[in-house]
Amino acid sequence: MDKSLFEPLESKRSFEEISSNIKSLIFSGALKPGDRLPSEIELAKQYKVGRQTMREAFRILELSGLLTVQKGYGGGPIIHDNIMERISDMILDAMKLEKLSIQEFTTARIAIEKVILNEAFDKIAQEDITLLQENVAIAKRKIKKNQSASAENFEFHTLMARASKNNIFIVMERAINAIHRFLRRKYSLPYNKTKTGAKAHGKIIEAIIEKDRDKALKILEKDIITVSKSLIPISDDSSSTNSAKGF
Amino acid sequence: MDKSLFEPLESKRSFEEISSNIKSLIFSGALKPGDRLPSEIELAKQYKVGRQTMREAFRILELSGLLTVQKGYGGGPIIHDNIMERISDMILDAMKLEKLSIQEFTTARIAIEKVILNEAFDKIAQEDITLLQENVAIAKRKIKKNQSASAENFEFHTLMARASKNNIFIVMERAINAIHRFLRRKYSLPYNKTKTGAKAHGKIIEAIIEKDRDKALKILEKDIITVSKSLIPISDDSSSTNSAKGF
DNA sequence: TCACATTTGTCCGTATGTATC
DNA sequence: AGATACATACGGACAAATGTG
Repeated sequence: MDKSLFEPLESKRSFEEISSNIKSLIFSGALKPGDRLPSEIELAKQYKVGRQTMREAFRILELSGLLTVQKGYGGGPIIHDNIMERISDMILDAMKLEKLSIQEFTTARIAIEKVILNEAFDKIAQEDITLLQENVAIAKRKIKKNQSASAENFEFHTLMARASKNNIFIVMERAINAIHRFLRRKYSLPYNKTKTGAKAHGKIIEAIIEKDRDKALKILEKDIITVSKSLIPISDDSSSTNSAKGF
Repeated sequence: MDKSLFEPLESKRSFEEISSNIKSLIFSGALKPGDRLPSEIELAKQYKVGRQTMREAFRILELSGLLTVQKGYGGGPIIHDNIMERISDMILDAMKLEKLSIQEFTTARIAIEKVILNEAFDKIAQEDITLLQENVAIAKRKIKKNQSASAENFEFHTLMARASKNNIFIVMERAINAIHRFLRRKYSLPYNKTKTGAKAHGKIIEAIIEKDRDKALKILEKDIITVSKSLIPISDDSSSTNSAKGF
């Protein structure tokens, strides 16, 4: 008999039951980003719990990146998709705790982006190619005008993920992008290598059109390695609000 | 001038100040996993806030994977390192928010697991091989006794991710595993093909020992395809705890 | 088995701050 | 400026869980 049939029956706290109830309403599509929930007091009444319980349920949903709360008249809890930001925040926490290194992230990034490109190579449509070409054209124009094209360089990878036509890859790319942005903001070298980026991206598109898979993959890998060299390891300044004076 | 230098000055709520205070104590090393914090009431007194505020701060730390709370005598808040599990939970949430098809999932799973195996192939140590072998041995024993070995079959992939020595892959594997379980609950055939799984896993280990990378990858791919065939859309009962009648 | 202490879980009442009308 | 509808926060109380003697 399969032991895992008998689930752990974890005596959930009621704020957890409420938060996972609302969560499943979100996953099922019954609640969508932008939807307003009733106020704390009102929802607490409807779930027949106290306000504190309701509030703790809201805290969970906030931290899960699914809800924001606005104060004041006309405010209240609003469904909101913030999940990628939350994930990258947690990744940063993990890096601070030395559970993760930039090296590991880069290794994983190269592997995942190659997988995405490989998949996109098979599934890509003409419109996707057009979008990618426009992206590179805009990037090059900006560089000529001495502007930063880093937004376009990020966007390139997003477009590539879309071309794979697979939502899992799109989610993963979003996560990688969010983490990368975060790392860049905090730990990047003073100037950006956006020029080499746009160039490499143009060549990747060419390789796709020529149906030269290996060439495309090689250029991508080289590009990512170049970019990742502009990230420096996290220093242990422990940042943040407070000195360690107990409590 | 860099706009992001001027930080948003978000008027933090007091439970947020407290939670980030405790967080920075953890990052600085002043608090380590296993350390007990004073009770809710005691800490609330020390921070000069109400108990409700203190509790909401604890909820944040729980969701950040940094704290657990135990009820009863001798219980209380305990620093706890759960962060990687929380990250994969959140990736799982992000994937659940997209409506994934089984086709999409399988495609992504094949690609990701191949990446992991490929990485593990280079980084694997003797102990990892031993663990994998034990896993397969247990699975085969269970199958002989006509028991389900599906727990072991899932575990095999987890062990492989560990062998890659990259925490990002471990987290991703956990998310993929969770999605797989989730889909199995929704759409699984009445009986499991655990037998072919254990066999394939044994062969993968052999291929790794023989240093035959392509062979290992091919067996893996075939195994995943076999498993995915046991996933078929049954009906569109839209699942889940709750009928969508609001709250 | 039984009381007892400790700590979280939950509820209620009330007061204050804040954003919109 | 004033009223309104929210979240935020405090304090007191009791229930439930958990370990000890």
